[in-house]
Amino acid sequence: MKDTLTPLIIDALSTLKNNGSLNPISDTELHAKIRFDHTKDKSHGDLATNIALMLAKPAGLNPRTLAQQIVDALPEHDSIEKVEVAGPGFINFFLKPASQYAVIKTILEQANDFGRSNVGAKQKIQIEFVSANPTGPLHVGHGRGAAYGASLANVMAAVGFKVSREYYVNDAGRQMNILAVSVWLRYLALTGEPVVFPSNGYQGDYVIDIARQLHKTHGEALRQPWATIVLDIPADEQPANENAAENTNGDKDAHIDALIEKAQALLNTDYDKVFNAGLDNILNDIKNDLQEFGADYDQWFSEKSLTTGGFIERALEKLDAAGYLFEQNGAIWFKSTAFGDDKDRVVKRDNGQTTYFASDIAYHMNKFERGFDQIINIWGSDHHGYIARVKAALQALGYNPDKLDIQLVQFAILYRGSERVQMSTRSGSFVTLRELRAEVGNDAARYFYVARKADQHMDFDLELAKSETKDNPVYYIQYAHARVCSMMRKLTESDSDWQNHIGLKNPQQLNLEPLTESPEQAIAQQLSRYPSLLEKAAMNHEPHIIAHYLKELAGNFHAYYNAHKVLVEDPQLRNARIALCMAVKQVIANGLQLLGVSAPETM
RNA sequence: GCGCCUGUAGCUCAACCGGAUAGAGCACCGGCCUUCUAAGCCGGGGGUUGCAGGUUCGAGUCCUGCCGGGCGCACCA
Repeated sequence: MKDTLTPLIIDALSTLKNNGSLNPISDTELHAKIRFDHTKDKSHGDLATNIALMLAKPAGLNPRTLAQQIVDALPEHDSIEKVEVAGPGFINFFLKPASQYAVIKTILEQANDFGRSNVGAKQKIQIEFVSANPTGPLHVGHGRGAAYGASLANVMAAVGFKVSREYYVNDAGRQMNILAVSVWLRYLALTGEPVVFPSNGYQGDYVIDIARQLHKTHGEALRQPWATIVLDIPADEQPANENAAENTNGDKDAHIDALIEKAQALLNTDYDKVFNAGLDNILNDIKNDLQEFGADYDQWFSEKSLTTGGFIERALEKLDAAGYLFEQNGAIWFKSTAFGDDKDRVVKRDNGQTTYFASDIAYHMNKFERGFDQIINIWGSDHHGYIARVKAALQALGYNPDKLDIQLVQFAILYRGSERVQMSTRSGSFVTLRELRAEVGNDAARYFYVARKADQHMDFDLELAKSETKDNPVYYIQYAHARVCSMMRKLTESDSDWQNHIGLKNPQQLNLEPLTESPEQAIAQQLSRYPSLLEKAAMNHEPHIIAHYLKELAGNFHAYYNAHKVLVEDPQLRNARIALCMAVKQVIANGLQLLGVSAPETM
């Protein structure tokens, strides 16, 4: 509809220009400025534009005067009922009912495709999300990234982007070695060794489960005497003890690093067996978890492959060639301050190992080399300090850092009733995504996570999410869908042949004139907003607006359904109302599908 | 100390690149089930959008400064 009205305004403005009553403004500039908004208040018509307010100053005219001149110069159009100047200079358009209800036919015709478009023009987009270290199961914080990333990917794909979903697997580095040692020590304990578990190891029960499997597969083959292992290992930090003044009689980092080295030395080639047992187990668990959650991936990108593929080396060479590497205190640094970062960053430590940041540089170089038009990283907000250095590296490598869009997702704070749930991966006392899904269900979890703007701090109330009674917006929306389905079942019972004579098989022939009630008009108008809403959600990377839209639509539908009987005697009215309800059902189903929430036929 | 995010009804949150009288849900009060699912609907009270300035026809939205909350400032990943 907006596309219909915009040319009319341009037409009117060029008439005014020709009359000399308006200073010349370029058409392209005009096109960018002309906007239509759906009105909140019905007395303001259906669509409104503020163009007169925008142009009043440059034109040297009173906004209302200019608005009236535009209205007078406006060409006739058969979908317009009337046009009014209102308020400080808004131009309000009142549309003819027939043109408003036309959207119902479009929805029924396009069905699952309604709302889809091609504004993305098949641009290649990569969305990388979750990418949690495979050192433990996903927790509820990762869940938000998963829901947001998966929904955003769906929405962008729906408006014509070619989306690739990726998970960056941190399968290299110190944390993974700590996991390997943790698994090994638990395994040794199972074999009967008097193991003292390091304070910095991974404490969770899942580590014991993996150790048990390891024991089952390899028996005693990986066993080493505990006395040999702890020989020459620096002391661990003692756990806090309220009776002792001095609690820290050791260095937990030095302790575990020494254990890692010892494990590698003693196990030799068998070390990989332990390492991979940890990695494979946890990664499979994560994959399964995400898949069940409806977050599907096109690629799982291994950090290790950056080393084996020579990417890190090549990235560093490239930076060096560009003159952005220097040596200091035995380490190699990247001069990121040259691109606005707070301080320079180490890429290779004095022990010769490259840093995680070096991997990240190589990874992003790899992403750019794969030729995406736009790269979206979804990170937890605690990673915001990395944005500057990653963009600096891209710039130094000769890439345009603006092609990388980093979306930060704020933490979800979990509440059980009014009590805050504490989370910590290390202590093992966290709530996993799996536990959350089991408790509240996938649908509620997906909806709750994505109903908030990503950069908004979020309180996730478990009690609310799992309530199947009344407070829960997920059920509210799903119920609207189920209600229409139920009504249609009722219809089928009384009239099994309804599809053939009702016009649903050929929507363009539907007679929608009987729709005259104002809620019917409001719902039709709301339905017609859906495609532009989807576009906005995709462009702004804000899937939450779909969640809110659906709740509103469901609300309007429930109100209407309660006040007006659909299956009435009059076949003309009945058919028109059925068509309206079917359109609502379709849009709810389409929207929920993008959010990864099911649209049940019965509840 | 510096940087990023944030502050809207008692609570959880919206508010369409700055638009008309800031909206929902929950909670609270009062109504509606011989009628297509009451997991629903209707009505009511509830606000100086953290504070103070600025920009303009117009500011919850943009700018500046304070105040409060979250997160981050490694040769860890």
